[in-house]
Amino acid sequence: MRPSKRDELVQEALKVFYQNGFTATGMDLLVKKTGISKTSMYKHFRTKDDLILAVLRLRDEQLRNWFFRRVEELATRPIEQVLAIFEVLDEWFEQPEFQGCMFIKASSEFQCADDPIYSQCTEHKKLMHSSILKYVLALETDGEAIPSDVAEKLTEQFMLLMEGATVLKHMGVSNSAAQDAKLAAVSLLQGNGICGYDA
Amino acid sequence: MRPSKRDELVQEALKVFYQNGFTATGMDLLVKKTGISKTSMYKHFRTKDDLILAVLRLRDEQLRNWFFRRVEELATRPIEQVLAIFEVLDEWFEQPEFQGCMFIKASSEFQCADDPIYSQCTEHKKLMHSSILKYVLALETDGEAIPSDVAEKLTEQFMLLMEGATVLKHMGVSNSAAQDAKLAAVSLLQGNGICGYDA
DNA sequence: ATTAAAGTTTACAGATCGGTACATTTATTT
DNA sequence: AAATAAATGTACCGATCTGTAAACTTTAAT
Repeated sequence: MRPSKRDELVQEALKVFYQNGFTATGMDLLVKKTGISKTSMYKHFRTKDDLILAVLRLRDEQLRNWFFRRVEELATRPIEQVLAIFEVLDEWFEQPEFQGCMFIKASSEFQCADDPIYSQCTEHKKLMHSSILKYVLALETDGEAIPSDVAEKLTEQFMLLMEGATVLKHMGVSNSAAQDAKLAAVSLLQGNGICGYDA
Repeated sequence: MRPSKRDELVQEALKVFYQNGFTATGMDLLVKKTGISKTSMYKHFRTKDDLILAVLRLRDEQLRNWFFRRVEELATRPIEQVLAIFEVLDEWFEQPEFQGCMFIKASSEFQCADDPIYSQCTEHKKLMHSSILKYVLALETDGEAIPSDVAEKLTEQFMLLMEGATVLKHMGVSNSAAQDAKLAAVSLLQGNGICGYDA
């Protein structure tokens, strides 16, 4: 019933923080960009950090939902789904608003291990990891289920490739980062006896 | 002859920025931490950004020098040097002061493409890339020199693994990130016919 | 010893920071 | 229509921000 000023604020704040940085964005700028009064903001969130936490919560939900929905739109067989991960990564990079990973950036600004913002960034990455693990566990090698320790290792390696690609793309070092990562992933799969041909 | 207050300032500022973030660190904090007066600082550097640029210049030099010196201390044969890269990465992660990559963090705070700080971060990564490429180009496959396009592709993939490991280690997601990356690198080498046994 | 450079302290400017008080207006509910 | 909740504008707090001015002290070279 209520589209809620609160949700509107979080959504708009996400954009501003994403493009502008967390520390560099003052509450007054948020007022200007969202048209929402500062008094209202502080009625919904006790502190700026609380607002940032809400923003990260929304981002985590948005990104993971979108990401894995796209993966499953692109492929149904496990091996293809694993490779689709890197296709979706590429789609993300090619979005005009792409400005790197919000969680990597947030954890760069809030490095203290006991900062709840830092913890939430860690949590997001762990959730990504466990979602990817599900696809990897569905893989087969010689018609047999993949050993779980191999799946775990592969997932970790895919995460390395994904995070690396995200960083290098954001830093303007590589513009084929996602495709490079995909090729590496194919190599790693082949190295573990998963060739992708046949079912 | 002069240990120079300027160098002293840059060195101390590096530590503070590294632990505390760039935007979050005010000049007054630098005064407190370095014991150098603000007037002196602004006599050496026109702006805070100029100081940050000098800090990043120092960091780039420090890190690259240390990194590749260590690689060559650990190994002489090209194949071993390539793998040593990931050992040195691990050494870096295990240093008590490790707080992630300063350039990834700086480019998170200064995202604007035409910001000289951003450019300098990009430059650092490109220099890392080209140093690694030299080791990869020295590899042999079946006694023959590695094709340069393969070397280029492998180097890019190693960069992905390194950056990914740095991020995941810094975010507290993985504590075996460098070793995981090394295993992936071995796989990628094998996948390109470089097995590491025999000369 | 003189001089000039380099560093210092203190104080300040003007803007912005996160956050609040208060009185007012707009919506929603009964 | 009355009552209640939600959002508003404005003005402000004290602290901090980057950066500067001016006068003083240390250092080093001639």
